[in-house]
This record gives sequence, structure tokens and C-alpha cells, in this order.
Amino acid sequence: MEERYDPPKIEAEWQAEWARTDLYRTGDDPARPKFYLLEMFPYPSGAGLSVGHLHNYVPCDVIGRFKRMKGFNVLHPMGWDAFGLPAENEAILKGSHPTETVPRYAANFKRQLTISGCAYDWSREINSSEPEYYKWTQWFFLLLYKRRLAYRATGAQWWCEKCGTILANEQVINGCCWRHTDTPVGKKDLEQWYIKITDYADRLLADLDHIDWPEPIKLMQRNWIGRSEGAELGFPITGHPGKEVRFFTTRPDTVFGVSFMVLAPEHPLVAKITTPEQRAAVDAYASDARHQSEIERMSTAKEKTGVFTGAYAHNVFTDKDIPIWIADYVLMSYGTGAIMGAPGQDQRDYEFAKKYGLEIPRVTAPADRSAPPVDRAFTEPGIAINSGFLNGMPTAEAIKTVAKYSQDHEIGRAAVSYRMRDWGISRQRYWGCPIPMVYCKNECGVVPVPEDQLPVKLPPMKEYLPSGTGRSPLANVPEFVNTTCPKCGGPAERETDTLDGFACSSWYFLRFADPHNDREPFARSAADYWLPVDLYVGGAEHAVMHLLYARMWTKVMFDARMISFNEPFPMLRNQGQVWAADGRRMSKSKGNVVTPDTMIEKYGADALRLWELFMSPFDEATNWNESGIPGTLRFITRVWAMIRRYVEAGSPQGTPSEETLKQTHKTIEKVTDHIERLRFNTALAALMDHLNYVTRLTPADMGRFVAESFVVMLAPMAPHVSEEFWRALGHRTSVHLEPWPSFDPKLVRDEMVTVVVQINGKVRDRLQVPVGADESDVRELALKSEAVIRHLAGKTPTKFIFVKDKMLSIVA
RNA sequence: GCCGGGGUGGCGAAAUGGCAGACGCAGAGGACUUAAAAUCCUCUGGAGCGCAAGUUCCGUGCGGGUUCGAGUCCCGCCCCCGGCACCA
Repeated sequence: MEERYDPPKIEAEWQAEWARTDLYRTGDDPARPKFYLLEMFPYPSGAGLSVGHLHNYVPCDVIGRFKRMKGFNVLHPMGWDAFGLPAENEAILKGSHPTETVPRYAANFKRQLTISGCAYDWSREINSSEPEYYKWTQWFFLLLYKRRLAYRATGAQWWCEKCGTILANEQVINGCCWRHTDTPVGKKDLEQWYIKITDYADRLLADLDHIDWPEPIKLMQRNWIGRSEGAELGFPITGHPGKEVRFFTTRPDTVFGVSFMVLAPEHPLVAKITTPEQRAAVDAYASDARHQSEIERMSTAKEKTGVFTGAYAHNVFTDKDIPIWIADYVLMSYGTGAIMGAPGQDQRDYEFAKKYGLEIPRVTAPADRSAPPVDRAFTEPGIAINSGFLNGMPTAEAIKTVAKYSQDHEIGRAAVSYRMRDWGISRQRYWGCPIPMVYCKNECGVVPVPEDQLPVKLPPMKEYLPSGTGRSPLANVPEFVNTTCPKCGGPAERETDTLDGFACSSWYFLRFADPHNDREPFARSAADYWLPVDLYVGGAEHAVMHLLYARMWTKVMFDARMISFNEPFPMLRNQGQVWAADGRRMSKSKGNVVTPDTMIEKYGADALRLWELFMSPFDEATNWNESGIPGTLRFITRVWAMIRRYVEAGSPQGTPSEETLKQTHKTIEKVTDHIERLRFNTALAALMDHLNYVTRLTPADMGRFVAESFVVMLAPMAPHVSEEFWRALGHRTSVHLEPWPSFDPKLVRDEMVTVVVQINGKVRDRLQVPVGADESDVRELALKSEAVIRHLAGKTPTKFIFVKDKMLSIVA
């Protein structure tokens, strides 16, 4: 064993050795329980990994190594989410081409993970932009199509000028593009492919109850899905026989208070019912609404505006004609694009009615008979008043009664509405998975590409920039576009849009189970063995995109009997975000990125890893701060000195004292428990504590068990230097193949314990008593204590509270 | 506006309602050294009292409360971070 710790030499050597012996190939031992550990599919950016990314990868690496030592058959794979807007945008920015940048960036990520000592089974590496992979992404699209979950429709869609493409609802952040947060999105009418995720809304919601995810993430999904119960009703339009305004409401109990109707400006009825006198004003308003940016339109601070159409609907409950307005606070994309105006019970309707002088009937009274507010709507549940047959009913009962009544009288029915919309999946961009559909020029219409003709390969294109016209650049490649109809053999054109990148990551976790299968996306047996993922780790930013899509596709596969589980990720954990030292996001443009490369060069990979673990709790956000790495480096050199001293003394079997054994077993217990609970910072603190104890011992007093268990516990966290220690201790095999040490529960238990004595809530003395000492013994001891006597100052105790092995509280 | 998460020494942070500040960084003093670096040892929340061993009071964003006992539970605020934002 060398005198000095030399990280570059050790780390290069062991990384080569691990590669040579293929140490991290996934086990193939069905007798062992399996453990599938997965980090969210990374997009390999040109900036490479930062120390922030390692705050996810290093802890996961520790878990993977730990689980192997605990006897699990571990699947811990890695691959690249390489298709999609981020990759293409970056290639454009660099004046390059994604076919050039993607493999280069992915290789760099792989290199960085390797020099950081992260153990992946690279034989299972996948890349979503390669035909071997995206063939199956296309296959899944066809599966969705076959199951009537992929459909084509025209509609106003989010459009980012900078991306030159449509975005999904989830990809619009504060009215701006998720890739260009300074660029407000607009709307564009395009014919698009949609995935019918709303069909799964109820299951996506209900199954959240059965998965072990952080509560805030579940809540975000619940809010995103936004299920509301109510009724869908229709009021006839006066003077237009057969036409009605259909609307959704969560408060059908307030129908007697409906004094007007509001349609979204884009509502198809608007053109049909607007009277000639009102047409000019209505058209002007509608056109204005269309040209507003989404930020302006969505602003809740804005005063409500609208225009009267001149038409009336008939409120069948009050038997009155009520005016139909249009207003931009009503959204075409939610419910039916129309609402009933119940200004007495809805604050938005109240503001609208106030502004335009519409009648404000009050139809709900506070249940406690207090006076209803006069200057705003009363939105809480209460008792129905001025409401015909509903009078006197509590809100909940009135809601049911109206639903029943409406059904019986063919006005409408109870209904559920979701905030979540279908997933617009078409992208008018080059770098994505081609949508395997063909448009026949004869009579066949839309025809799916037969499975045996997959993949539809992305054609090579030098000039691949988005056109911005609403058509993908692929439309400019005649060899790609022109094809024959698979059905009739006649002339046909291919779909030229590509799939949203989130399609690729909606099933990749299954591909890792069987990554090289060229006959099917994965073998059933492989999925049955490895899936679902036992621990899924990633950032909270994917709460409503990737995690919803992946859950939906999993349910589709379940319904198609391809897999036997309903949820892909029964256990999810979020790592904490690491901000730059200045508290901002790490980014190249801000010049505040710290890379693992520079840290490894300075301190070595093991010291960096320990600092990533020790710096802050795994799931809490923190600012990057380099100043602690000298500490973890010092810890390693102290272990080095400790092991070296032991080895130089001839590695004695030794005769550790009972105290030393106790201390060691307690440490094993703590480190094991903390790693299992993902508390890496306190796991390492326990090892540091242990080192402080152990360094005071002579080699003979320490002994082999203490030395070896120390190294084995350190191995998942500092894998390189631990190999070096293990070899110095005389072993020929890798420390990473060792079983995790176990502790003896008998040795972990203490015989003596400190019991605190409090007087009137303040700690006044500490007593050493045998474990399990009962109250009378402790009381007797305490009352003899000098400190207790002094603080009682002659007063007589009136009450004792005793917590065994913890505390005696005296009230005087 | 609504919904989450958070606020503890100079810093990163520990703490099933029961000894606040483990572990580490930084700092101070000492040992080794011609010297420095490295390493090792000691001290290190604040304010008092004591020559000292010690000992007292205060202290977990602010203000209340429950409790023998609150960083932890409850009520009302302030600040920071994240999500949603006219969803009828």
C-alpha cells in the first residue's frame, strides 16, 4: 500500500479493471430478488454533466451498489433521450446537425459518468434516436391508433415561433414555450395527431392513491388532471328551433340564478346566432381575442370584457329568456366552451354582470342563516333560496336533485369534466420519430404503416431547419413523402410531422429489460421479471409531463395485455435541485457551471462523490458550494492512514474490546438504515463518527472485522479507494462483490443509558442508569442528586412524568 | 389569488413531542518543522458569574396557544423557493 493517496492513479486503474471484468453487467440469477433502479432518461446536452446532475447520479449509484451487496439482482441501466426539440434546437444553435451532435454529446455524458465512478450496465445502453429504438416507438403509436387512442383533429394549438412547432399544453409554461421561457406562445390552426389521454384521466387519478410518490408530485398530478363533478345541461336558443347552448357547471344547484349565458369567442354557435345589429361588435371582439397573446388573455388581473350577441337562451328552470354574450374569460378548450352566468354564486360571473348591468339573483343563502355578502358572489355551499323546487335544500342535495330532474326532463345529466386535455403529439420538426401514417390519394384515407414495414426511417437531411409554415421540413423530401398506399397500392403521401420527444420516454423503461430485441419492443418474460421499476429517481420538473405520459402508456400496455402491472413506477423519489453558488440555475450562458471534470481533477472522484452525498439531504435543494470537498478528501486520507497503519502492523486478526465491537455494530446499523432511507448525508456522518473512534485504537485493538467492515461500508460511496483498501487487506476479488455487513442486535443494545432529569421543564441533571430502569429507581436516584436538590430549593414535587430510558420530569 | 415545500451557529447541516446544533467546513490556540504546507491535539451558538471545577440566563423567521416538556403539534403573520393561475 502506497504511503500517499493518489486519486488519479487509483481511479483510472480501477475503472479500467471494472470494465475489463465487466463488473457491472446485470446479474442473471433468478434465485436472487430483483431490483430495478432507474434515473430519469437524460437528454445529453452539449454542456455536459454538471456537479448538480451528479447529485442525482451519485446517490443512485450508491443505492445500486448497496442493493447488489445486499444480495439483489440489480438492473441499473442508462440511455439517452436524444430525439426531440432540445437536441435539435441545440444542434441548430451550434450550426451543426443532430446526427453529429447527439452521439458526441452522449459519449461525453457516458465519459463523465464513468470518471465519476457510476456503475451502469452499458451493454444495455439505448438511444431513442436510433432506428432500432424508434421502430418500437412507432409500433406503440400504431398500438394507440389501433386502440382508438390516437386521432387526428383540427384545432387551435399552441405555437412557438422560435421552435416553429406546435407544443403540448404541458409544454406551455406561464404562457411561454418550455424551451424558450422568454417567448410567448400563440395559437395556430393545424390538423394534428392527438393521444387520448383524457380517456385515462380517471384511472390516472385513482391509481395515484396506490403508489409511493412524494405527496407534492401526486398533488400536482391531481391538480393537472383537475377532475370536477357537476352536470352538463342545455338551454334552447330562442328563435333557433333545435339549437341549444350546452354548458358544464359544477353548481347545477344554482340554475335558478342563471341570468345570462357566455360563449367563448371562438364558439361555433357565435356565427350562427349573432344578430345583424350585433355582428360588427361581436366580430371585432372575437378577432381581438384571437390576436391577444395568451398571457394577456389569461391574466386574471384583467377586467372582464365581453359583447352581447343579440341572441337569447331560454332558462328552462326560471322560464325566462336570458341574453347570450361572448367573453374571453370563457375558454373554448374547457368543457363545452360555454357557461351559464350565475353571478350571485360565482365571483367571475359577478364581476361580469356588475360591469354590464346584468341581473344578479341570489339563489344560495349561508347555511348558518347569516347575511349573505352584498358586494361579491356567495360561492360557498349553503341553502337554496329563490329556486323553485330546490328551496330549502342544502347545496349537495340540490345538486343531485337538479341532475336527476335534468335527466328526467331531457335537459342534461350529471357529468364529469377534466382540466387535462388530450396530448397533441405532432411536431412540425425534423429531429423526431416519424409518425408511421400514410394518406392515400385514392379512397383509403388515413392508413397506418404495416408493422412489418417499420421503422419509417427519418431521411437524412442537410437542411433541416423548421420552416415555420406549419409543415415539417420532411415535407420537402419527395423520396420520403411520396409512397404507395399499403392498402390499395395506389399513390400516397406520408405523414411528415414527427412525434413529440415525450413519446420516446413514455416506454423506455421497458426497453431496458430487453434492449436488443429486434422482434418486439420487449419480451414478455423480461418485462415480467424486471418490471415495474423498483425505485425511480428524477427531478420534480417532470411531474405533469413525462410522468403522466409514461403512466398512461403503461396502462395502455396493460389493457393490451402486454404487461401485468398498471403503474410503471410504484416508488418515485425526487432529488433536490442543486443551484449554482450564486443561487441561480447553472447554465453555460451565466458562466456558473461547475463540471465534475474540474472537481475530479482537483480532488478525485471519490472525494467529489462523498461531498455530493454529504453536502445536503438527497431530496433537498441546495446551492453548490465547493468549500466542503477538502473535508471529504481529508476523510479519505484519514481512512487511508488508518488502513495503512493496520496493514503495516501485519493486518492482525486482533482482539477488539466489547466497546469497540458495540461501536462497530452500531455503525453498521446506522449506515444500513440511513442508506435504505436515502439519508446519505447522515450515513456518511455515521462513518465519519466511526472513523473518529477507530483512529484512536491500535491495530490489534481494532482487528480485522472492524477494518474490513469499514471498507465494505465505504465501498458504495467511495468505490475506487475502497477497492484499493480491499486489495491492501489481502483480497483478490472486488470489494463490490462482498456481502453487506450485518449487525448483531444484541450488541447494538446498550446496558446503560442517560436519563435526563427535568424540573419544571428545564434539564437539571443527567443520570446514568441501567437500560429499562423503572420509575421508582430513577426517582430515588434523582431526588438524591445534588443539582436536583438545589433546583427544587425545598419545594415538594407535585407530579412526576417518567419516560423509560429517556427522561424524568419533575413538577414542583 | 390558490396549492405545495422551506426558514436552526460565521457556513453546509443533525435532531420517533423528551439533552438543540451530531457530522463537516471555516476560525482560534497548541504540537511537529529552520520555516511553510500537510498532519495531529484542544477550543468554537450568544450573554453573564467564577481563579477554577463549574454555573446561570437567552436562543430554531415573528406573535400567540396546547403540554410537565415544542425546532417538532395548533392558530395568526412575515420572508424565500416551486407549481397552478378566469377550468365554469
